[in-house]
Amino acid sequence: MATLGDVAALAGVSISAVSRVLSNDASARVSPATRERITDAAKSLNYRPNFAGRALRFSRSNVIALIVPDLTNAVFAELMRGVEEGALERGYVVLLARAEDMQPGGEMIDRLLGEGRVDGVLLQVGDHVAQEALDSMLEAPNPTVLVNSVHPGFSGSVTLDDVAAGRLATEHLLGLGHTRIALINGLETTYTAQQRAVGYREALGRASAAAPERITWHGYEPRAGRMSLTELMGDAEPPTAVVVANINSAIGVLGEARVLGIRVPEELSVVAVHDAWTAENTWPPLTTVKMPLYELGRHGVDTLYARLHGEEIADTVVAEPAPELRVRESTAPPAA
Amino acid sequence: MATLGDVAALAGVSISAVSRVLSNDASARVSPATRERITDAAKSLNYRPNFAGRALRFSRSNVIALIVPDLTNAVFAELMRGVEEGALERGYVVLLARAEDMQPGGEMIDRLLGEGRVDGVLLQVGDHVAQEALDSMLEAPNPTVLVNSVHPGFSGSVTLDDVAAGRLATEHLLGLGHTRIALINGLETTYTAQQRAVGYREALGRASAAAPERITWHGYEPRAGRMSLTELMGDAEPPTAVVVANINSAIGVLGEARVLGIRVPEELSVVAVHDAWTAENTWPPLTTVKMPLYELGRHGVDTLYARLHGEEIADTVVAEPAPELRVRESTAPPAA
DNA sequence: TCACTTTGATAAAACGTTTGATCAGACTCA
DNA sequence: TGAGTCTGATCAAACGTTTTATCAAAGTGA
Repeated sequence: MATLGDVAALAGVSISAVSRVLSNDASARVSPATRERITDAAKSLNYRPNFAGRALRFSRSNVIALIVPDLTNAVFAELMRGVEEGALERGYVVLLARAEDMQPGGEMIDRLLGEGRVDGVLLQVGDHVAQEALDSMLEAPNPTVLVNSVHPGFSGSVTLDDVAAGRLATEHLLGLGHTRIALINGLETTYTAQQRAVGYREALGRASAAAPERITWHGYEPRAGRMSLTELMGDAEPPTAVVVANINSAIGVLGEARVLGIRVPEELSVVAVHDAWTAENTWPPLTTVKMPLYELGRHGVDTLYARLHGEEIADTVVAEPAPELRVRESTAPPAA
Repeated sequence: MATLGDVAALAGVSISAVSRVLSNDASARVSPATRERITDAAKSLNYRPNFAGRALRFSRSNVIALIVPDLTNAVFAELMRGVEEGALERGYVVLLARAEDMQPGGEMIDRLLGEGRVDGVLLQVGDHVAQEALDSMLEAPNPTVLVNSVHPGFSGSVTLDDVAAGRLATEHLLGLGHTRIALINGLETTYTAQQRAVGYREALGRASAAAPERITWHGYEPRAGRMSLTELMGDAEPPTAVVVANINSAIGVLGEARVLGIRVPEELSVVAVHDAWTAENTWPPLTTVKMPLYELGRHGVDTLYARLHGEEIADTVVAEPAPELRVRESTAPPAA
């Protein structure tokens, strides 16, 4: 923990000289000889600028917070990777926090956002974040960018092309010959769920065959998937295929199908939105739509960076690379 | 972003007075009247002490880093929860980092550990962390506590009772009547894998029936599980049951069993170490040994806290609550 | 009344960094 | 030679906190 003073003492110069040299101040006038003494001294003491000193001086911490609903969720892993790599390149450190810790009255919001710890916030809103908590996060003074979600009256969202995802998954099933296709969706209040429903309807509408619409809105967790499947199978004419709006929910669907004695894909085709390592390890392996989550993370950082530097930012959709169908073994033509 | 100065100005007192009152300085002599003026002013300005100012003053950031091999891994989710809650109670904020970012030559180590950003480090060493990277993390000046792992010559580890876990899982299978029980383990270099093997052997040794030992050491990932099962099924006398040292690996085992046409649990019983939400959503649902990962996290924070306050700390094992068998549907008596 | 203590408050330094202002000495040019 | 410019470096202030030392006024006891 050597300081500028230590380096200066060793090199026999003033603190300012050291600071100028080590921060590559272009306007600094310092002779080659002293410059070398300084860099040598810094190296031998293994000098690193003190974080708190800088933060105080600049009133900027070079830390951004990434708040996600659930760290466990494999879907977020790619997002986090994108955020971390983008942040690293721009000189930021990422402070990861769980949304459930962000209680409106709780200490976490103040601690994280109110003490100047973080310069900005990337916020991925989960299904189960209370409106109140969201409000108190958005009204905090920290520049914020919403990732994978939108909020009425809030500008600065980065989202995926969920319409395309819903459409692509549905078209895959239509292409296999299915006509009774249900959508097992997230909560109706969620923006991503609404968008995926739009895509689903678009695909159904385009289909020449009469394909009735059937949607459940129970959420993105395994349990929600189980509940939805049970509900759908109680229909007079149950679906022969389902689009599941989330891979975790789809895992629940597969489990419940076993319980109900429904064979996948022979009796029921399942395609899920989002790809993760889990998809290869279910039985049967899940057909999915891979979304550019890594790029979403990177773009989120870029957008936050722009906002931190005073630029006006608009809502954007990360459409590159486009959602991509990964056909595995959970989808097949309907039984004759 | 009100400062002490702002509050002082509003209350018409000095900065020192404000600091004393707001930090509950017991030795402070200040009249009730001014005390009230100060607290009122602070409240109306929504004052929060600036993080950087404090960090500079105390040369302490009140941040601890938690470095884990893989954020996606559901096994770590409980650990993280324990760490975060423990940290919160002790007034610390958790900075989560991925071990793979900690490259020896890379910038991340310096950035995180060398700039005074974090007071201490909780380090969960993964299978695939290079020895070199581990060394450079341990030689950093930050007080460090190893979680769920040990390192030769390093004192300050908090681990689980992996021997008991291995024993418990094996005894469950023995109790069902199995005699050909294999252990699908982690890498041989890993401490946890070695411990689980010890427990496995203990259980086999105690069994009256002749139960030969059979172990694979391919790692904790799904792919390792798949590889191990294929290998075991090539044996002259393949096992009728397997202890899988990790739940993620066990998911791979289940998948590979489907591919090989082996029915679980009729032809092969599977029990895994560690419980997670995924266990309930495999087919069949996985019998597991639940380990006290939450408590491990909390204890890790406690230990680090002690080390930060200059106390000598020894290696400890978190044995409470004890590993607990969760019988689901992946285990059954051997076929007659 | 004088010496002394108590009360209630403030001044100032320090943590480590950056940067505008300053300064001494050497050089340039008329 | 004297005025001005350039060079190479240092001084000092500021960011927001905490805390030791200081201080004025009021109270206490003989």
